[in-house]
Amino acid sequence: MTADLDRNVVLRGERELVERAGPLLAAAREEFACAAADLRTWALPGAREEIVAERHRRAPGLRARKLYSPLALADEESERLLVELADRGAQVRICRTPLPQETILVDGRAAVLAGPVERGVRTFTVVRSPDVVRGVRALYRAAWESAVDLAAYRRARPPMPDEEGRRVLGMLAAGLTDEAAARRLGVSLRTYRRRVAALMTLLGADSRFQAGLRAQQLGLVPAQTSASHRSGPKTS
Amino acid sequence: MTADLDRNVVLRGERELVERAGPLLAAAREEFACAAADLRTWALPGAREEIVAERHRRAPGLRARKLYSPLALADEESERLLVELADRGAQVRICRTPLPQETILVDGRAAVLAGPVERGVRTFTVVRSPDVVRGVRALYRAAWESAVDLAAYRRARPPMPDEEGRRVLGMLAAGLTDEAAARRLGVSLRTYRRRVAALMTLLGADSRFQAGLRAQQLGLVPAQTSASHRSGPKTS
DNA sequence: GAGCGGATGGCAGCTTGCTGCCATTTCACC
DNA sequence: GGTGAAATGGCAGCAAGCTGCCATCCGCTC
Repeated sequence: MTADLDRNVVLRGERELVERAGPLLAAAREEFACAAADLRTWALPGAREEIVAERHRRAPGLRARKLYSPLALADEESERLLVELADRGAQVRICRTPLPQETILVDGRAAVLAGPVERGVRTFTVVRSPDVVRGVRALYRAAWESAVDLAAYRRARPPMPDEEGRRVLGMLAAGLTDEAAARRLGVSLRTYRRRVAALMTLLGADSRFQAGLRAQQLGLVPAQTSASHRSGPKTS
Repeated sequence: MTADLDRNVVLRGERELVERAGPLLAAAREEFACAAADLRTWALPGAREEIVAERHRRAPGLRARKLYSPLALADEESERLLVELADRGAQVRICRTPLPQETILVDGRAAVLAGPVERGVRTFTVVRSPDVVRGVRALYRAAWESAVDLAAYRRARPPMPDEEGRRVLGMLAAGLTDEAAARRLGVSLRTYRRRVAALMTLLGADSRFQAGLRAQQLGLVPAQTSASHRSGPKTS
């Protein structure tokens, strides 16, 4: 890599990434952090073990930070690998909101940004300008802080209501009485209440207030619905 | 600016920003977007009017996007200026979560990142590498999407419960009955219910579920409390 | 068609939530 | 101390929420 920090280096394909950025990735001493949608990004084919081993040799106490989207847990094999990573000492977090940018950060002095796949080739840009690296780190940190630890994520994997449950959520979010909601949905009051009870169990809530907290926290209610409230607080 | 897109350009101070990046900012044809904590960043002293006028001349229909943190509304003068900006056609949004990076985006081909103030001088880095610009744009878009339109933000300025109200929120979040909560707070049931009713009015909610949604949405409940639920859904 | 399991709906009984009313207490001000 | 406004607490009456029980219906399988 050139000595000019303000010149970004564009790498084409995984092979070039390994060859030219491999040493950079292996040389991390204080910080190694990556963000990826799934395990395919930053797979570093053919060189991964080497780079990881080298990094461990140089910085034995360094704990890598790995930020993934829920897609990384889409299949059991990927999930097993993530658990393994965490078991080996990496800090693994799941970011519920979509990751806007797949990134690697090294020691606060370099960032690697993954571009999209075009004609089967993916480009990666190595950036070392201090302000740009600082900016990318700030954005990474924001995502990291809002992410959930892998273990906690797996333990509290968001419950997913079925179609019926989602309809009930809509009625609850609208602030209707059970009777009005049941009429709206074309079911009896008893049935509606059964569904509310099932939803409460699903959300692990003891009260409707608590259920509302949980539903919003888990993003189970469309943004418009949760924003619809009366015109505002009265001035008291 | 050099013809080499992969060379980032570091500008020292506002004056250099105006002189060397001014033409870039004035030349925006399809996109002009900025993110700032408050109105001081990107003030472009002495040249603002000119740059804005030039941009209007070249791209009469271009609507600038301006993303600010709630700090931008901290005083009435700033608020007035923001309203004026919006009245003149800019899209102004308020991002409730802290802005990790103050940025300007021009036409999807350039980004300007603001560094911190050091020894009274602030540096700005102009970036044109396509992948980096793309990455910064993605991050900007994420923040933009989660931000609230200025008018909506002002209309729905988050209500702030007083100390009593926050205590009531804690009890509600814990899922207690009113009787148990009142006992806990050392007030009568009637008084507790009065406070719950006041909180519901403040939140503009018709039901406790709706109040829970709103409270969580507005970030009025500490993260630990809202995360505390029973061990999980039973497997049915 | 018969049988079975699950879902639905009506009803009853109970608990919890909501609010008006009134007496009393508290607090701030003169 | 006196006064007035606001807050508190007890009570009653009512609405809303919760769940068990049982009869009936529905969908699926043989």
